[in-house]
Amino acid sequence: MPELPEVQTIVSDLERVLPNLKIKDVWSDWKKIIKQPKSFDEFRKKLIGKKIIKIRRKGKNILIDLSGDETLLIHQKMTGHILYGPLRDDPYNQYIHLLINLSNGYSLALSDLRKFAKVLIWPTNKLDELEDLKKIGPEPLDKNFTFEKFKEIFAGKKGKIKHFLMDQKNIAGIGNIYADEILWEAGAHPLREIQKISGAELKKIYEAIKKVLRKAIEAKGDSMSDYRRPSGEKGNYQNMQNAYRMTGQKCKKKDGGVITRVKSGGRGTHFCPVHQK
DNA sequence: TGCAGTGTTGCTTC
DNA sequence: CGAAGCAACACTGC
Repeated sequence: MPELPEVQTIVSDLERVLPNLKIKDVWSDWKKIIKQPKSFDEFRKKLIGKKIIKIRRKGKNILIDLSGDETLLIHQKMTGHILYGPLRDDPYNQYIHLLINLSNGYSLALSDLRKFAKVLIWPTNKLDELEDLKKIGPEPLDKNFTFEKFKEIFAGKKGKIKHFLMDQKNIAGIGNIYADEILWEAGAHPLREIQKISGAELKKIYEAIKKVLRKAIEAKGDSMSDYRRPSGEKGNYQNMQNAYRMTGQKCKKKDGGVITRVKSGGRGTHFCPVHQK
């Protein structure tokens, strides 16, 4: 599930511990999650001996820059978890499918119940060429992401506002949880047609994107479901949720509304029918 | 017991 | 071309 705030928390946590460690060995029992290079042997050989330089993020992708101008990219998709600790001899997590053993005796692991995660190695200076990253829209918390810019992206688009927010080509990092939370905050109905949204309403949505994502990063992510930090600790945003998975509960705006759940594009969508118009 | 629902993405189909 | 559906996989909860 990790969305922008969760991935940001993971990246900040890792940036504190990983730089300057060296990769000793690599193990996997599900080689299909490794997309590049083609064979696991090559993947392993490329990583062994490399030093970790820097941890970054693009949208929901984690980028680990290594010595030798290589970058390890990890996308956790639905149920991927990044773990860091003395995991080498600790088979407690049956869903760990990739283990990277480090020079301090600890390991970086990717656990993934549904095995949707994606891992690849790519030259750092050629990351721009990766289709996966090229398509991703602007970072919503970047200072370049102005209201003008948001309006530009919005112009001429069709369809429903929630779908627009979740489309990574438009804005990076928003998924099902934060789309519901942002629209609750902005008072906009998730199924509203884009073309019928006024400038003033758009401004509210823009403000809500920044507000909700900032608050969620401060809370270290949302552990309503199974998200955990690399240390195994939970985030706190699940205690602050207003819409997502609050079906049947009174709206916190105290407007008499009850959070309703509908299905849109196959995804659960939660909103207050009173103040979200 | 059994089947709908689950955070994502990208491919297929119409 | 765009929109919608579904596959990738495995578990939880009603």
